[in-house]
Amino acid sequence: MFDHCLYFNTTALARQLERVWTEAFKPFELTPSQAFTLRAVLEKPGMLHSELADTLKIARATATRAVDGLAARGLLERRATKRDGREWEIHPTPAAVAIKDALNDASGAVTKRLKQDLGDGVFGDFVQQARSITGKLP
Amino acid sequence: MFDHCLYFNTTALARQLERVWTEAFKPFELTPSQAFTLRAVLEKPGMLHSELADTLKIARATATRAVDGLAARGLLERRATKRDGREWEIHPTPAAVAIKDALNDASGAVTKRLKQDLGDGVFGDFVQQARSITGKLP
DNA sequence: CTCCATTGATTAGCTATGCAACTATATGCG
DNA sequence: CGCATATAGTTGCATAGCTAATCAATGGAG
Repeated sequence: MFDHCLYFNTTALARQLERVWTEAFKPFELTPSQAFTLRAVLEKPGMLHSELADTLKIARATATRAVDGLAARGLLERRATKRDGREWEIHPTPAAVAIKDALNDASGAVTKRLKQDLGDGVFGDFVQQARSITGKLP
Repeated sequence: MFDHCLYFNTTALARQLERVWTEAFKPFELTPSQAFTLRAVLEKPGMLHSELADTLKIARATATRAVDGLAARGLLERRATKRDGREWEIHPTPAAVAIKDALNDASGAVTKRLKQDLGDGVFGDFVQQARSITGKLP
């Protein structure tokens, strides 16, 4: 009924992908959101909350809660910055560093599998299109 | 950092589109989810919850809650079926029927605008790709 | 130097979604 | 018939996301 609707089909696909990546990160007992938050911070230790929000394209409030959760799990910690008392750096703990490679590998493995299932070109084109469309929206 | 990730870019786009459609349905004081639920039922009055869930590609539990909300708003009502005491038909109220065309028009207007902004071919191709990928996922 | 606007982060309150467990009704087998 | 299994829908619990409002620190204008 909504076969030609961009909103409908994109959100439906997003929900489906959520399932696939949930499965991929299950061995770590991390949700996709948690895993991507962790991967972002592991890639750039010491990033601020605002940078995290920009990187993940989520609202700052959501970034706060994501960090809360991973800090409670002992995977991230906040450190005050010297230059500005409002800012907090986000650092991975040793426990997080220990799983960094496995985490990236797990995500890479899903990507590789999907590229095979869908065709490498289709996959890449679709992702580029998605990025392009996102960039053109208000 | 996640420039080539299907999951990341699709979910980010979905969130962005959520904003666009939220704006489009604001005049009706309906969220996109509510509006699409209503449009589905208006298109096929008397559909069952399981049909609604299939149509919207959501879990049955989510369909239950969507109908709850719109019934509370006086836009939908449930009616028991004769043939099976477990089933409930979902019917639009006169208030829902009254806004049917305006609702479809509002969605059509956003689509039209986006097709102009993005290019008609790009838009259509992307939607088809999204549907195709959804179909190939587990 | 003081006050006000700005800015980084957090909190409050809400929506949509899912899975798993439950209720109630059907249905089919012995 | 009567019980066991299957099915439609609901409920409980949890996650992630958003906006708006708030808190606290900065920094500039006068």
